[in-house]
Amino acid sequence: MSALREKILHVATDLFQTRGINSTGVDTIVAVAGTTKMTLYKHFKSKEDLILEVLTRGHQDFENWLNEKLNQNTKQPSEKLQKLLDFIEEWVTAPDFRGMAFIKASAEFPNEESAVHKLSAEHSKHFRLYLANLAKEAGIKEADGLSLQLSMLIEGAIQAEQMKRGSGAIKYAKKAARILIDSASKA
Amino acid sequence: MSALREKILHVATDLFQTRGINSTGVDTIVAVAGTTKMTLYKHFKSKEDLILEVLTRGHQDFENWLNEKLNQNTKQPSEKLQKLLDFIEEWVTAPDFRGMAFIKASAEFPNEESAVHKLSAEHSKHFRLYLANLAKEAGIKEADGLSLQLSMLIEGAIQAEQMKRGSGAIKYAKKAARILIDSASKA
DNA sequence: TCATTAATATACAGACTTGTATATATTATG
DNA sequence: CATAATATATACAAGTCTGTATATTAATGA
Repeated sequence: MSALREKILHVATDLFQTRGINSTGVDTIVAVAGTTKMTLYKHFKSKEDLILEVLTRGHQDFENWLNEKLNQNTKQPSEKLQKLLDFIEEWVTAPDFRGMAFIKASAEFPNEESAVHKLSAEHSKHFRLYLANLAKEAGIKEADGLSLQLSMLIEGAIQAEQMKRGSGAIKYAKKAARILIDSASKA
Repeated sequence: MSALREKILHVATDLFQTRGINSTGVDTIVAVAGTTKMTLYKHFKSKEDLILEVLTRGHQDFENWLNEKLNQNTKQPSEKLQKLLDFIEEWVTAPDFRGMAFIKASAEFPNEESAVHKLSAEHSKHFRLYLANLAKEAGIKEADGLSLQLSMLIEGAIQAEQMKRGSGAIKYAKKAARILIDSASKA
């Protein structure tokens, strides 16, 4: 609703990804967003609150984007799984790609009791379930196993791209995904 | 050489993994190690210096451990690639497993110019080359491609295990690795 | 126009951070 | 035993961090 609130979320998202969450102070966020700390703390009750909302938004945006891509470019359910990695590639190779939020967040908040870690784990699980659903709709028997394999492959590819931009890892991830999907389809 | 130096390295390794690097102050490290800040700064010129050595040691220890495991349990080069994932599983499911150091470090230091990020990228690359060497020795043509795929799979599995202990992801990573190795062996 | 809401400017408390300065005590080696 | 290296205790500088208190200004709605 509030434009400033959105601006803060947007700036925080960017800074968290490019500089790290713990390394980004609220002072930096409000300075870049062109506002003050008072305003930030009126919209978010704490920095942790802001982090949690940044993560939630980022995850929603990603899944919405992926969903639209899949719906617009495929007709049959079985196609979706095949084309999945193409869109992941598009996402990963985009110039403004800065990694997957929940992967980084879980690394910065390794304590399993931490609210940030818990939410990251939830997003990770949610993404896996999303993939499992695609696999099920494609009529694959061991949908859970395949979705777990694909999520590992995708998260590994993201990791590689995060480590070094333009690594080209995603090309081989695509090939691997094709082989794994093929193998699971025959089973 | 110095026992205290080793103790500091050991404690820092543990705290960095369980609490995060940026969230662990030098005061905490020396307190747990049972020494003082003066001693720490006599052995390491800065916290960054300590981080870099912790990363280097961790990476060396991991590769040494893996190497010994492979040499002790296999005879022919082709076996090594097959058994690789068994030892990764052993490593990942060990009670004291706390994740792969360079993955977390690169997340906490996303800036590609950072010394910590650079070293993490180097370790990541080194691990990939290690896998590529195993693949080459096993007589696989597209050794670089397969090693990249296996490294993504392994890093994804580590990610999954880091996110939630006892996730069981490694079981499916093993199956996927077998399929990918098979496929690359036939090519 | 008046009252309410939203945003700003500024200052600060209190805790934490890395790194150093100083002085003392312990240990190892000649 | 005495000299030199190593470790300790303590304090502190100078900066960062989150979060709040206070007071002022701008925008909004009745």
